[in-house]
Amino acid sequence: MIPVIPDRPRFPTRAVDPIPNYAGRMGESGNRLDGREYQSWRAFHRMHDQLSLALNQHLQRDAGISEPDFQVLAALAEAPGQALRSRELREELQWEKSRLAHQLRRMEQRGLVLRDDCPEDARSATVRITDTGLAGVRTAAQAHAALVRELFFDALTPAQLDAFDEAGAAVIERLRQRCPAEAP
Amino acid sequence: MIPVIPDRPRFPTRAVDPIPNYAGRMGESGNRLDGREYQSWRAFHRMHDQLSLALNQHLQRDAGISEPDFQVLAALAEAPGQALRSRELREELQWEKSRLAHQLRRMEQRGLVLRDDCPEDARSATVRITDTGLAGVRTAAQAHAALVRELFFDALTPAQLDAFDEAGAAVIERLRQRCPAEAP
DNA sequence: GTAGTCTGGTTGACGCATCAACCTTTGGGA
DNA sequence: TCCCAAAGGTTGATGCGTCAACCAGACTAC
Repeated sequence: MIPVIPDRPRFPTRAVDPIPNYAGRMGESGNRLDGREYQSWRAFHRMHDQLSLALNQHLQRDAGISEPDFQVLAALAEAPGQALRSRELREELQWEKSRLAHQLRRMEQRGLVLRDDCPEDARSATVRITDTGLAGVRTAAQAHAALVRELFFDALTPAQLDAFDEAGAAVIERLRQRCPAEAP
Repeated sequence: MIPVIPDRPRFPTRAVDPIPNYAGRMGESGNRLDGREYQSWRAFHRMHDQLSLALNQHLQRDAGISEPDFQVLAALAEAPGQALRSRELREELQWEKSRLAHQLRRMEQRGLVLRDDCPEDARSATVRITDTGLAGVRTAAQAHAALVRELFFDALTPAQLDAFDEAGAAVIERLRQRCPAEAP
């Protein structure tokens, strides 16, 4: 639950720039994002959100599954024996454990995967893809890959893609250093 | 609701590469993503998800608000009169109308914004930021900008940032062309 | 072998996002 | 004037993601 704004001293009521240190209209100094940074930041989010939306809609239409469904199914389909322990799946996807638990519950209800006991560790379970799940991921795979290529890779020059990769690696590394608890 | 896998012919049961056209282990041909593309694609998503998580956690801790809260509050705080009609807010944020309606309902319940009737159009409403909301966005703004800079901009070289911008613009343009209905 | 801790996993609550259905007002036209 | 389509907005259902709390089996120390 989102708490209410914490207690804090009130600002004076005279007219000042209302959010003086975010992306304000003044050009100078400090921690504020300048106009160019602000535009870049918003463009990054728009790109991600719109890509994600388009891919989800197409997956949904073509195969009746979502992107998270697809990620799980693809990981399982590629696994030896087309099954993985939850722990392994979690590492593969880099998901939080409760996220995976919820996702698997929904997918199990829809018959895309099933879970049975793990012989080596009684706490764990083996997640197995069903025929239905396999059919779904196969239906989705080609069209999904084609769309990712069309909307993302084909829009980028090789140099842009290189820079993109390096930038992504740099940001992830920075996150790992600065927020170690939050970026496992 | 997510429909079940649609009716379709069954694949032969002999052992084949389980998802033959996504990101398989074979190097060749076709619509499949190759290994490098696949890695880039996953890295992009990881970067986005982890950035988003870290920013949300810090906003939550520092000011008790979420990223969507912050976006709405920042837009309102910068608006003339610190108020906007829903329509304008929606254009500013590029959000779907029901998304905004839900978000404003939650924020109104928590006292961050309020809505009153719009004199010019009886269908519409004027969204106004409250003192509580203003306090929240002010508390959040500097720390948020600093974190965005630290985790994102400071991790990138100028050349990477340029490439990032160009890439983002290219992808958004491609989306606009190919999925016009889905990228308003 | 018993206690304490660690690890793998589940659950419930809640905010976020999308979709589809719906309501009201507006603004044209016939 | 009356009708009707389009626009602005809301609502309910449902999937997704996080957090905090919890549970049970496994490991370690003693």
